[in-house]
Amino acid sequence: MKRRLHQHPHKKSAEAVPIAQRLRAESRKITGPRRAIIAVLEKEAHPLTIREIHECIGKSECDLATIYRSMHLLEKMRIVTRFDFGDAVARYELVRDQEDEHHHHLICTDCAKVVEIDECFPEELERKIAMGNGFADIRHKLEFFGVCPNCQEK
Amino acid sequence: MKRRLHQHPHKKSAEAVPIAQRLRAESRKITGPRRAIIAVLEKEAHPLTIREIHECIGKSECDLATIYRSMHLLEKMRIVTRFDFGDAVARYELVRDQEDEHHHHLICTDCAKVVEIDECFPEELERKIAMGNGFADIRHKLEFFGVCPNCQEK
DNA sequence: ATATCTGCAAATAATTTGCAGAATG
DNA sequence: CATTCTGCAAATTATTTGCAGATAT
Repeated sequence: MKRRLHQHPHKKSAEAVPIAQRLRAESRKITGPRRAIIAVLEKEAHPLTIREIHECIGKSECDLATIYRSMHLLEKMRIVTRFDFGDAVARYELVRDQEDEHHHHLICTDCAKVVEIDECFPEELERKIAMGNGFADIRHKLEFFGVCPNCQEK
Repeated sequence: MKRRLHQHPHKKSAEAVPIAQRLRAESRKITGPRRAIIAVLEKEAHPLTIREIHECIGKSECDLATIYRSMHLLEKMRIVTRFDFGDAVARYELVRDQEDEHHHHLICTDCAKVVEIDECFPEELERKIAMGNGFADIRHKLEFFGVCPNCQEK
């Protein structure tokens, strides 16, 4: 629950500006489907696929296309983050802490169990890579894969 | 060209067992399309999409489906490595050094230029993550994104 | 009112699969 | 000659898009 508690304990857990307000600020509308999507993401701690979100909401309540469109918007507004687990399906997670949301996952290649990981690629090294190649605005995507304790028994 | 020269200089650049032999060893056949695919990958230093491989070979020389199937086989045999740049398209690179092939990329988000990166996620930290969560056979996928020198000028 | 959404259906795009015939070892 | 491959066409899957009507502000 209290992820990354040991890191940056000084930064206040800012979900300060509520999502509704941020949408309004960009003249975006607060609609039923969006409320539902955000509610689902708030309940789930792990990245969800569009299809999973759709199922949680109730297939008849909202069209798939609407979810796709909403996720694009929410991603652009940095309300959600998109993750790729290497299986060609996008997954989305709610950004919970504006200040320091960036994190990674450890995924079981057997049962697909997902664990949130706090460890990150060393900043200093990343800066070195950026400098060394003259790149700016450097970011990274990092995910871990392995076999979880449960699946090891089998 | 001589990538990772500074790392593991003791390990011999082993492309020791030729690919043809490795295929034969698994009772796989050496066919025209496979020869062509490998030839293309040998020329290109960066990960290629199936479509790019198809174009390099000459669209009429080989069916797309055949390339898809071959890439699956080659990946399973660890003759090629699959990379995901987060755009839902698989990319493949020839494994050049059996011993220490693992590496990452730095991709320009503007022009898609790709640079091979030697720096890797610290092994020790990865082990710690594995232990901490009871996971076995841990691996990771890591790619960097930024704006290349050329695109910064614009 | 008016810009922003939504559902629905049709369009893309990447990838997979079935099958009968072709090629390799 | 038996196994493994290949081309072709059809099927799947994820995602995108056009459009006309619905909704939020």
